[in-house]
Amino acid sequence: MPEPFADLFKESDIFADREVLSPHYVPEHLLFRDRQITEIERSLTPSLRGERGRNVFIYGKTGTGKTSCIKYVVEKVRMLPVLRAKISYVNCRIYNSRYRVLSKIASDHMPMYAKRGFGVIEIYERIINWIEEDSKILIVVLDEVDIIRDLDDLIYTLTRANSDIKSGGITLVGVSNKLSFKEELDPRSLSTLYENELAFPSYNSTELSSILKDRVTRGFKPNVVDQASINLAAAIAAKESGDARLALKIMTKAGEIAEAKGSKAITVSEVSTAAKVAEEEIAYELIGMLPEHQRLIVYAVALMSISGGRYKKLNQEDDAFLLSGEIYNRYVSITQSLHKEAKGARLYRRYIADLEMQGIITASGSGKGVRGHTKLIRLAYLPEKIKEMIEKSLFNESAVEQKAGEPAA
DNA sequence: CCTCCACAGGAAGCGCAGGAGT
DNA sequence: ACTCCTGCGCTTCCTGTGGAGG
Repeated sequence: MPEPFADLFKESDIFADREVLSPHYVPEHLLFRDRQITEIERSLTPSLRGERGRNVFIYGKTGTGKTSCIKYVVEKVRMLPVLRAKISYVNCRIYNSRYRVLSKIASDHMPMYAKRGFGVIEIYERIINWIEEDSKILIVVLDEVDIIRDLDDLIYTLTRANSDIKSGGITLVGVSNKLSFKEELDPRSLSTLYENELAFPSYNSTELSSILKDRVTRGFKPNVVDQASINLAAAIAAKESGDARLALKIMTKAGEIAEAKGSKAITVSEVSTAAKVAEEEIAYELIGMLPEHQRLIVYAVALMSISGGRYKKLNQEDDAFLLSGEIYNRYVSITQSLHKEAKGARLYRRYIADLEMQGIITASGSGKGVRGHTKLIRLAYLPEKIKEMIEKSLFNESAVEQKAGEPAA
């Protein structure tokens, strides 16, 4: 085995700045999003003048630049010499309940509230007092807002806050990639959140090409990537979903493959290999972040998809669906064989809903179902790969546990 | 037609962890 | 050190829904 980390210190022939290629990187120029950016700014500018702005709701698929645009505007606002406008950027994947969001807001601006132990009401009152102190305008950005469990409560609390506050106010910016999200919302929350609506369309192949080109010129060394490779990566990503993140991932992966081969340039062949790997990796990252039992459920789904199980086919379509109840039974037997206690059926249904929201499985509702009222579930990725991944992660975890059991150094 | 089955998803309640107040 | 709160994950209980079968 080569010396570990040796590559880290060796300068790359391929990459100039990997940071530029990361999906979290916010470039100083966002292409094809001028309209959206001015729209966001227009909604927020009243806040900057000390009036309450309009709430904005932003939606669009993953990798259409929603988060980047928001972060871009947020940074711009932070740079402005306006003291009274304050911003909280909340990633709802982490802060996924009313309580967590509120304490995130509080700890953003009042460091002594970083700790736990305060009740909702107390935090709420603190925030209100803080806003009233000098008529602040608070802009709260809720990224991936659909993940919040008790969103209706949160929105109610925040709008309620607005009427409680004598001077100053709160402006909400909601971001979601779930298009159907609108229908699931309580009508009252809907009307508050959707004061202003903004769609982010998927990128087409030519747009993706330009975006890639922009990043590539700074992320890679000169003459490493040719136009043909860029076009191919863009075309693949556009065909898949119009996801800029996927396009970037493909390019990065292609770079890694070229680097491993020791070649000094990326060709179309690396790109097409990378495209296959990239999607698996996205799935792997998603699943790797899952709590144990949700992962086991995905594992059960994967196993049953492979073995064929007792799935039912729906109107001669190729896609076979699994029945929710049978997946649960399988999940229970898996946990038993691992000598672990299975979670209850109710919680399992909640997990299924979570997994669906994360796009790991697709579940079609009752409709003209096989049975009265059930969910028809299908894995969003190749079951063989998923099975492999989860087995590996389970193995890794037990290895970690063994290490933890070793005497401490 | 009615009843039963198999499931969805809401509501309530439980024990636990962990901070605050005393 | 203790009691009092609170949120959180989870279970228990419940009502609703629609096809299968009598």
